[in-house]
Amino acid sequence: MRKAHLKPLATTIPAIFNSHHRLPFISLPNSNSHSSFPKWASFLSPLPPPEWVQPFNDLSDLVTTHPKSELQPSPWVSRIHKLLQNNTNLEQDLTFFCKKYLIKLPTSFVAYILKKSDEIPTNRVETAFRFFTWAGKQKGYAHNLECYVFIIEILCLESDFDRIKLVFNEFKSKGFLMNEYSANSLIRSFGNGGMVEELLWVWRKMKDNGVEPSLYTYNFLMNGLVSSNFVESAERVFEVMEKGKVKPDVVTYNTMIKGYCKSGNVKKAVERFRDMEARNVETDKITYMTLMQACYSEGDYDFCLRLYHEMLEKGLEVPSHAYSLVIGGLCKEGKAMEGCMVFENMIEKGSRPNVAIYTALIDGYAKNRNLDMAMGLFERMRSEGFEPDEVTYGVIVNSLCKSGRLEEALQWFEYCKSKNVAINAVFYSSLIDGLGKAGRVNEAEKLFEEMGCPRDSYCYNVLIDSLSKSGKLDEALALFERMEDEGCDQTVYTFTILISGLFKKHRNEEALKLWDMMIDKGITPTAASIRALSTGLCLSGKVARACKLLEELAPMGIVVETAFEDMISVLCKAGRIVEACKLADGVIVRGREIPGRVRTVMINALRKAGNADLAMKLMHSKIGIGYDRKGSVKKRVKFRNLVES
DNA sequence: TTAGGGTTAG
Repeated sequence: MRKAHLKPLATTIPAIFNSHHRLPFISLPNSNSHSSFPKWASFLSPLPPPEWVQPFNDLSDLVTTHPKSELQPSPWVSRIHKLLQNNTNLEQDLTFFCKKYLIKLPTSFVAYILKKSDEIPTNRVETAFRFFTWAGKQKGYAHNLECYVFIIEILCLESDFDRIKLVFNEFKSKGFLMNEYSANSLIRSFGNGGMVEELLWVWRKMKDNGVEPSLYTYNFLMNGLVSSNFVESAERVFEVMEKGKVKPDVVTYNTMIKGYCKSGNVKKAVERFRDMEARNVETDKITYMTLMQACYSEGDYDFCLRLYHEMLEKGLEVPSHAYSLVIGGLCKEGKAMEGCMVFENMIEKGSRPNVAIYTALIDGYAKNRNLDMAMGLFERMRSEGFEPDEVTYGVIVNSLCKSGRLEEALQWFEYCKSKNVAINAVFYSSLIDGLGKAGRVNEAEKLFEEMGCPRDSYCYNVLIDSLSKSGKLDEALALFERMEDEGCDQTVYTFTILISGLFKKHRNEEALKLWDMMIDKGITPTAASIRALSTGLCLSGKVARACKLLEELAPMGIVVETAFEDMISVLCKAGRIVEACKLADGVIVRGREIPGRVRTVMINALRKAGNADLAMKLMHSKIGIGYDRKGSVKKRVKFRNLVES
């Protein structure tokens, strides 16, 4: 094995191993000491050191001295990296190595090894730091600017803040003169690590040393600010660039756009995007991808699709991720067919589909109630050699559950277990929900208790729902408590399920208590939770209280748009027309809705409740119509008249 | 230098 590795290395760069060219300041391995080599070092013995490894003062010398050094992995670097893999005796081994081959450890050598540290196969950051620390302790050696720059770059990859601060403080105390390369690298590293304070120190130091920021410097700075959510500061930098010598380029724009997207301001991102055209900055695929991703996350699938078409028009390369977003968006909007068309288009253009795209399409078709097509795609995907993963299987199990094919879902679940597919909470929540909806609550409970992965709020919620709907409300409430004990967040769904359940059992005060608890926890009510509360209160005869609660929600900026409609509907459905009419009158008196709308709501509610006679009567009457020119309701015929006359 | 997937609930 070992020989096979060394042989090609020695034959590809034979000049390096010519012993006549050895330079005097590199001590030669003592052939007598061969037997004393530690085990790891045995591979070193047949190879003398390359002649170009000299104690240079500057990294660039080292890299350029040997013409092939950038193209060919240098045998020295490979050796050191091999050595760096052996973590246990790293420091001793390094010391041994140095004594064998080098009179003095060259700074450039350390910098070069650090620069190439991505070639360390395992434990990169830890190993590189140990190497750096060891080097720092060697006699007659002192780290140069590059060494610090590289080690900070490496440490930033793992956000090892303690070590970064330690190294950076040491670095600052050395008073190196900053150059452009180092400033750029440090700004990029600190930017990626979210260390804005350090980043700005480098920026100032660079200016103090008379180094003018280049386009790269600006872009790294912008990216750093944006990554740490300092979007407004990034905006200022952008403005400075617009007015200055170094104008923003496509990367600057892309970074600014990313910043706006990150802070949820997609509108501004789009403005900047359109601005590019006006300023003759060519948009690229990254511009589009950034925007498309943001639109997708915001649920604006339409705009996502438009951007995709623009990409096609401009002849830009469409990355497969863009297809994922477009197809995924279409599927989410219930347009699986259109998604499929884009999919076929993609294949035609030579783009290879992937598991994610197939999964999105399968889910889309299943949600369109076209399970056959979904299963067909699942088959096609497998026949094309794509291995479904846990997400695909999760979709299959969920889809089968939702369409009532519970047994098949359970079979796939068993299949996945037998094939060691990572079973996640989605499998369980789908199956628990399926079992619960099929009235198999005991089995649902059993599955919940047997779960082989951490339970999330989805799992809790579906079981709480099953229990509450099957009359086991107290068990559901116990689960609600347990949820908190297990550190699983109670969500607006949890509260909605329980509030509905409690009202159905006429436990009104408890329901209201849960509502208050939800608000106290800072959970924003949704339309569904408001419906549960307001209709629950209405049905328990507390229409006024429901109205009061809704009034309180409005100033909190919570939309209660359809709440009155829902309340009128449930009252009609329960045959409590008098109360429904009273509520309708009340809504208008409070000036919440225009009378015409309430009229329509009322007519629809009566129809929905199967009370067609009253609906007709209302339609042909003047109830709710007729108010004077000032908009006063004095002259209006009240809804009460519908039942009183 | 900048972008990067799909699934689950009332």
